[in-house]
Amino acid sequence: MKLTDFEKIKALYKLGKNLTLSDIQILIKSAKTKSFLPGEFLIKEGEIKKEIFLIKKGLVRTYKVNDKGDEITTLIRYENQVIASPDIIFFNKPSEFYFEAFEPTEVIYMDYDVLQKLIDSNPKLEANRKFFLHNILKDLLKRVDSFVLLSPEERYLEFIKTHPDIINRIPNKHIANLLGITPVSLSRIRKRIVTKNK
Amino acid sequence: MKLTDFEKIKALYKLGKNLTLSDIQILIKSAKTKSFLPGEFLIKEGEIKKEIFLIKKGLVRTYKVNDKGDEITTLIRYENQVIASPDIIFFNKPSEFYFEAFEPTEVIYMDYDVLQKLIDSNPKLEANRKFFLHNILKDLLKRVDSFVLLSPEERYLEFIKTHPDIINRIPNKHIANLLGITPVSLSRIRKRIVTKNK
DNA sequence: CGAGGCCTTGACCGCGGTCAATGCCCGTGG
DNA sequence: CCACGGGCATTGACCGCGGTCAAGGCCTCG
Repeated sequence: MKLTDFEKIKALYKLGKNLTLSDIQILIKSAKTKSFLPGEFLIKEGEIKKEIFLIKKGLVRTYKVNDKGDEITTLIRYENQVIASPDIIFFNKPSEFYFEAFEPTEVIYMDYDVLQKLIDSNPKLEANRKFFLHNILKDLLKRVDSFVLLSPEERYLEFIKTHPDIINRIPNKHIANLLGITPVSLSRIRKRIVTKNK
Repeated sequence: MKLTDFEKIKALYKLGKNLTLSDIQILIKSAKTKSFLPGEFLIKEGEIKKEIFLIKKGLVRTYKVNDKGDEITTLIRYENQVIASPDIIFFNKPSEFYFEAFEPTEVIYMDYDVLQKLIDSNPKLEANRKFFLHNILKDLLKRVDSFVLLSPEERYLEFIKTHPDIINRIPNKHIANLLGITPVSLSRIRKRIVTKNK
């Protein structure tokens, strides 16, 4: 599948604010598109592809594997969201996360260093340098808060409020894992909620 | 209390890697020292002092106040550790955290923008730009992991392993709060641990 | 039709929250 | 110098929730 330049431009617009047309023209040369089938990986653990992805279509699950061999889902992202490995981008070391396409997924992606250089050559775009950092930082802060301040039940309610459509696109066991509970508990939480609302 | 330039130099060395003597000379002009009494605040909620602190002596508790008015302790830092408000440094908005000196505390501090400018003028120091980001990011990632992967009891064991001396310097209720549990539970966890080791 | 993956449900357990009582330490004022 | 009060840690009683294990049902796919 091939995206038109116009679609690319629209997509790149979401990558950062204040991009001028000439900025986008530079970006567009290095921005590529790619498709993944369910079960394929955008990035695997141990890889150092310094790329940032914008999901045009589909759904990506991010997880890591802990000492015991369990998968820990840390993030679920879908259309019009940015995804990248913090290990690679920030620490310049191999990713500890897997990024797995869960549906047929189409992404626009580009090299992070290219974006950095563009910003270096255009100080007016300095704000964009922080764009991805902030993006990930906010997610992290939010995730910490949700674990410290909320009960599992409240976390679930928060999740379906901010991602109402996602519960139909991914098995509950991954959502449970993301929320830090077992699928069994999630099932009971769901049951509690429906009986409460009567 | 006044720190000598030599002490400042030693301290600044910890702020970043690859600093040359001339870099440090520039830094030293903008680095100031300050003392706080127990109960005084390095930064209060709502302030925008764009400063980074290096704790020379003493102990600082970082907390925020949630909707219900409870204090949530998020960080405890002491000698030779860096402390700064992520809200101010990264998002350029008022701090949502209080930074409270818990003991008589002496810090070296400087304006974050000054450090940024120094780095801008010396590309070789680019690595330092990320130094603070990484510092805070790592803490955040570690905190997420500890909440997702560990039980309260395991979190406490981890805490006393990495901060063995701190339990004598701050009331248990703040440690409990930092670990996301109540002081009552912490007390029982401590009891369980000692009986286990017999 | 059988196998595997997933969700649900029941039974049981252990831990953390809550409330309340008690004891300890320490600083302050009579 | 002692008495009182406040802050904190501990402990007991009780409860509810989440984990674990196991069984059963449903769906899909080969």
